[in-house]
Amino acid sequence: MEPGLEPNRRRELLRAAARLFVEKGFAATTTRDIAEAVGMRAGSPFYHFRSKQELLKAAMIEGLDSGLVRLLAAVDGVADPEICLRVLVRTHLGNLLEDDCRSPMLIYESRALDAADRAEVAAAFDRYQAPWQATLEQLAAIGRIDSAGPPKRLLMFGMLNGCSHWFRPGGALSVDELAEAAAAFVLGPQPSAQ
Amino acid sequence: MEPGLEPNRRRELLRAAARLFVEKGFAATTTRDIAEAVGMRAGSPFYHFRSKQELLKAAMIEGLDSGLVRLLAAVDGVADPEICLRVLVRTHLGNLLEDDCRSPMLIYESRALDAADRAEVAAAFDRYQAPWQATLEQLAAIGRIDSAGPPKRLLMFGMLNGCSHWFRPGGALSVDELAEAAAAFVLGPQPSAQ
DNA sequence: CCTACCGATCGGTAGG
DNA sequence: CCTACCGATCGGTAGG
Repeated sequence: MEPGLEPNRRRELLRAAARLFVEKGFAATTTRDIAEAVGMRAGSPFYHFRSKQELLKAAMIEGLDSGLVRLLAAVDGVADPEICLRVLVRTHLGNLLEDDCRSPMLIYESRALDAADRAEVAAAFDRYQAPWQATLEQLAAIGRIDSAGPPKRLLMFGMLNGCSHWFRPGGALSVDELAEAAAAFVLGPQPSAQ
Repeated sequence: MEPGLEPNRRRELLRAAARLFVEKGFAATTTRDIAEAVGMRAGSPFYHFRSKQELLKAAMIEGLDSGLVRLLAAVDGVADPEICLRVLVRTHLGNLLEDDCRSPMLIYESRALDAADRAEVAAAFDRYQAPWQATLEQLAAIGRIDSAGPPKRLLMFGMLNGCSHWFRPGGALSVDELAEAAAAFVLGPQPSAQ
């Protein structure tokens, strides 16, 4: 079996790299750590990726795009923008905290990339943000939130992504409860009883 | 002049280290970077600090404690909890974005420390959080926010600290405007016209 | 994808 | 605080 025709190993490397980059940070993770995590020898990751940076770039972009697929599937057919936001928040926290793809968190490692790679990652992050922006604009249009400007969206992502710094799965707080609290943060108090 | 009796150099090292750790991350910053930033040779920082980790720990703790001093000075004599929160937010964003002490951001580098150092840093962060917790509890007591539980506070710090990932001083958004938007996020819409 | 390896860098130290 | 240095580690490569 020719090694280059085995796409599973590439994906395994990507998953292991994403997990380690989130846990330890890009600079503190060695390519040997990543190799060991998938049962390879020290030099072998470089058969699949030209450099450590390319591993990071691929993990970020493929993680964001696969997270976006989940986002779009979750809100498919949801008309009410308030429900839509709650679903986006819950799914995003799933991307961040539950699956082994914690790539939304990796954007903060962009500084390790050069300008060209950073631009590619920024494009993937824009794609990921698109459904959020649409929902926030709908919420602003019906007066449910006061503004959908950039500060609102960026503050929101900071709040959501920051969760992976302190949230521990299996603790007193469930992801569902966390999603509820986070959505309430964005939406403010309920305007009417439900 | 004996080198050990010059406390200014120690402070210079701490400031340079804090700035570099925030910009590039702890692992990506070399002790040579720090030495160069204050005009020292490669080995000299180790005259002041036993290890790179100790530099990080000291930068975090002294940064948090000096930020706390500013926090307490800013809210001194402020009785209204809503105004108090706005002042805390504005001062915190100043600690984070304006002065060269951006230490509130450094808590996310705690993972580079061992358990004992991490506990010391956690204690400093608890001190920093105390006035926030008191203010949030007052706001909850008068019904201005719905809850002052841990998720609220942690979500809020995530939102605030995340700003240093995207906010650029001198851009279209001023720190005052950012503080306004962030405080509005925590407080929700105004209950009455002002 | 492994073996074997290299050049560079890095945290830290001895001695003054 | 500098000079001079060391051992370890790390990203990456050659050749198969």
